[in-house]
Amino acid sequence: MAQEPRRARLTREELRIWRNYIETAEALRARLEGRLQSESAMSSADYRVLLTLSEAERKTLRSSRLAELIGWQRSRLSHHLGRMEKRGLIRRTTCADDPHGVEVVLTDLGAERFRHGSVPHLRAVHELFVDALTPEQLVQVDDVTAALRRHLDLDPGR
Amino acid sequence: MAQEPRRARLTREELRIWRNYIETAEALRARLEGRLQSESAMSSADYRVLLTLSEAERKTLRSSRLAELIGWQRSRLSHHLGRMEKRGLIRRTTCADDPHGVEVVLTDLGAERFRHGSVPHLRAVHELFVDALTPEQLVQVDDVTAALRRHLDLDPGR
DNA sequence: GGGATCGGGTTGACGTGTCAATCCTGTAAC
DNA sequence: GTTACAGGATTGACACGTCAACCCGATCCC
Repeated sequence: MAQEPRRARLTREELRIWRNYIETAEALRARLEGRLQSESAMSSADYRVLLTLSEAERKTLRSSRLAELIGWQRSRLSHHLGRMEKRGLIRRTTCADDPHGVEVVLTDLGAERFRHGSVPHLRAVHELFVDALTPEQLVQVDDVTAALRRHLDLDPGR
Repeated sequence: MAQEPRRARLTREELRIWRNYIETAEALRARLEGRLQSESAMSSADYRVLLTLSEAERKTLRSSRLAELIGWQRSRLSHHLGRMEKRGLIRRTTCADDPHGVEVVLTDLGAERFRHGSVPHLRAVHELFVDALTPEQLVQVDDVTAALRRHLDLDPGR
C-alpha cells in the first residue's frame, strides 16, 4: 500500500501537481458554493444539514447524531443550527426520552427549500465535475482518492 | 475537450466519487493546515504571503501585485496584511513612485519564520500527498486535474 | 446526602473571508 | 477652479469555524 520511502525532497513536478490538485479542488468547491448560493440561497453547510435531516426518520435527529453523520464538531453544529433556526429552516426541541439531548427537526420551510435546492445542486455537480471527465478519468479519480483516503486513515467512503 | 452531453442525472456512483473527491481534498487541506500551525505557528494563508514576498525582488511587492499573484480579493489581502503586520511579519509603506500604491515588505522576522516553516511544510506535502500515491497515480492526478482546470477555465497552472 | 465526574450541548472570544461602502489622490472635463 | 471620475486601498458589517470555557442534569462513590 504505502510506497518505498523515496527521498523526502519534493521535486518541482510533484510540487506543481500538488498545487494544481489542491487549488483545483478549492476552485471547484467555490464554484459549487456560488451556484448553490445564487440558485438556492443557501450555503453548502446548510445543504448538508438539510440533506441529512431529510433522510432521517420523522425528519428529526438528535443533535449529537447529526454532528456525527456530517462529521462536524459539536460547537460548529450548534452555531450553525442557531443561524438556521433564525432563518426558520430547522427547529430545536428538547428530547422527550433523554432530558440531555436536543432534537433537531426539519421545518416545512426547510424541507421545501431543500427540495428546490437539490436538483440544481446535483446538476451543478454534473456540469462542473462529471462533465469535465471521461469515464476512464472518473475511475482514475476514484482510484487516486481511495489511495489518499487509505493513507490518511479516512473512511473508505462507502 | 468537453464531452458529449450525457444525461444530466447523477448516478449513485458518480455522486460517491464526487463526495469522496471533495471531502478528501478538504481533509488533506485541513491536515496540512494543522501541521503548518503546530510546526510553524502560521496559517497557509500566511505561508502563501510569505512565500510570494520571499520570491520578490527586494522582498517587496505592491499590494495590488501581491493580490494578483496569490489570486485574492483586495479586501481579503488588506485584512490579512493588517493581521500579519500586527504580528510583525510584514510592513506596509506608501509607495515612493506612485502615491496611490502601498508597498508590502517582508520583515526580517517574516523572512526568518518563512525559512523555518518552509522545510517542514514541504515535508508534510510529501508525507501526506506524494507518499500516498504511486508514480502512475501521480500522473493520473495531473491528468485529471488538467481536465478539470480546462473545464473550469482555470490557468493550466504552469 | 454531598461531592466528583461525565455526556450533551451552548456560549464567547477570536481569526478569518466576503461584500458593499468609503476614502484618498491624481487626472480629465468643462 | 471645481466637478467628475478613476484606480488603489481600507473599513465595517456580517457569516463562518475553532478553541476553550461553561452549563446542566445524571450517575457514581463514599
